[in-house]
Amino acid sequence: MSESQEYHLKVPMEFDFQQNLNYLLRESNEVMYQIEGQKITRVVEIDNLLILIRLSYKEAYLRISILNEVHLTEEQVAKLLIFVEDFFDLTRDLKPFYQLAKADPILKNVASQFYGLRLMGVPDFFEAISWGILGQQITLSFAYTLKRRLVERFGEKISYHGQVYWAFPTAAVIADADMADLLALKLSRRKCEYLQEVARLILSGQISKEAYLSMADTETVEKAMTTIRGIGPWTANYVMMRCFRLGEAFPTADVGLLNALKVVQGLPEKPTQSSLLHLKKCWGQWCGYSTFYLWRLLY
DNA sequence: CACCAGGACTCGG
DNA sequence: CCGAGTCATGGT
Repeated sequence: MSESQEYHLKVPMEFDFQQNLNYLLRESNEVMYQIEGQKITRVVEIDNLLILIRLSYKEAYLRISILNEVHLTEEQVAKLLIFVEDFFDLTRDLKPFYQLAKADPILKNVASQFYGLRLMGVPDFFEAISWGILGQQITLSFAYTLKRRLVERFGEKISYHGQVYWAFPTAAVIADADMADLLALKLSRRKCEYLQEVARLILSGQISKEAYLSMADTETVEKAMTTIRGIGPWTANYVMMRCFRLGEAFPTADVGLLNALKVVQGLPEKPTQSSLLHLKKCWGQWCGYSTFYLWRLLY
């Protein structure tokens, strides 16, 4: 009988567990995690090993409980903790963001309304890029439905106490999937092609999170990513923001962002791209956080 | 019923 | 380079 394994991570100052929980709760059709009470349960994949973890919060610490029977090496435990840190973006110091927001008419109110909210991450590269592709053009609720179908058709699962928890499909599985099976999920043919192409590029090592992270700046990464079919400026910036954690990432064409800016500024129309370039200069390293906070006004 | 959704590709000028 | 059409489906 193995005892349940537990680990703890101290959270930084500018952290409000409830704000992050509220963000995770905003979409009831989400398939990548479940929330019961004040606890988040999800699967994490480390070295091809599926780990079921439950996250809770107490007195400035995140508690990570491992629910399934796995034996982890020290190195794997370290990777798991890094995953959780990345998920909540714990290593970033948000003081400069709130400093900036205090003097910014657009950010002032949202920053205090959602104080302690972290830019929740999608650490897995294939998941992040797939989610970007799925989210193109269609309504968010439909995108969540497509993701659920994709995950429940091609992902692996862990059952625990009558609940089912899913891991996102691996690039290998999607690369080998039959086009007909992908089409049956009601993705457009183009999106199926994009997903398979990306999966194959990852499998062959032609693209990787590590390689993109080693690039000099967001412009270089964006230029490299947008050469891939199906990845335009929006998707590239979305992935840079949620997965690569580049503060300057800024999906300036994002409809949600434009609508939020319109509301906050009381504009008659959506803001122009030139006004977004101005915001990019003002917000610098905090474009991603600004976007994430503004999204919270809508969803 | 028309229109738009957390876009990007394709093709004609 | 630039504008218009196309894509799948679901919600309003």
